[in-house]
Amino acid sequence: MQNDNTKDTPEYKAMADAAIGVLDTRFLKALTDPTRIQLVKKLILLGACDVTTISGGLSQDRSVISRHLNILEQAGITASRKDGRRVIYDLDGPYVVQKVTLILEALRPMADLCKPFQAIVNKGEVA
Amino acid sequence: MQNDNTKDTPEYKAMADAAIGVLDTRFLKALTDPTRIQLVKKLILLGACDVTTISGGLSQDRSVISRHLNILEQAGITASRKDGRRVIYDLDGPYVVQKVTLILEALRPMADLCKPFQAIVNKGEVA
DNA sequence: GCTATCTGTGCATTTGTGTGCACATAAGCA
DNA sequence: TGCTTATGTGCACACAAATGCACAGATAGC
Repeated sequence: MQNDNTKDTPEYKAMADAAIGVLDTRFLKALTDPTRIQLVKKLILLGACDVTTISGGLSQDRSVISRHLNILEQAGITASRKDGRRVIYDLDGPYVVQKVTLILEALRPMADLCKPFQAIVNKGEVA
Repeated sequence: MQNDNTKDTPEYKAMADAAIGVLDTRFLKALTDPTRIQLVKKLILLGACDVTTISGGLSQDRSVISRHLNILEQAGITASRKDGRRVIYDLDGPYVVQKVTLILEALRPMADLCKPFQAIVNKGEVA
């Protein structure tokens, strides 16, 4: 055993639960594929756009791009609208920023409370 | 074509490049596995700890936990020290928070500039 | 020296993910 | 009614990732 249970407090338990709760696997996984990141970049530059246009210049097949856009949509990163026979995709910037903001807020206490290999010198004691 | 190239400005290009540059695949991938997330939670609650103790209660083999800890370390999320025959792992909270902060700062402009399916009503024009 | 403990790695297996092709569906157009 | 275009899906395949077992290297203690 390396620890002295000094971290067995409501403060750390709350931080742990918050971290677990905010680490949305579906959202994070959507951002781990290089092709999907390229799609995010393209949507920033192009704005709302149909699948064929988004696929332009990319090496992957159009069906592959369609699947990636679906994954991004299920993660909340993109939204889609039907326009005739086309389907227009667009970034949901506010949602993305909100999501990352929530992650940061949940993890922020770690900056002070989870310094690596640092003895706990609080609780009114002076090292 | 759905767009009118109104977004072909240095502002959007900079945001696109910033988004691509900050989306560290190795860092994000490390946080997409349920087992690794559990390890983060355990390290929050236990503090600096050796591999065997961290593996306690988890269904996976010790060797699997060892590999996951290595992945977390390569992503900068954990750090390790050798203590005799044990290897102590601990969270690098400041690095994690800094990383997420950089991501948020890079993506924050999207909240205003990438609202889904919203016509651009800036540039001094009034809708 | 020997033995026990801790850790990481090689190997094989299983599962998950990305990809491309062919095809079905839907919508516009002549 | 055909014909074309746009999109998504079923299927098979390739590759990466997670897992467990067995074992080797390192270290502590006898």
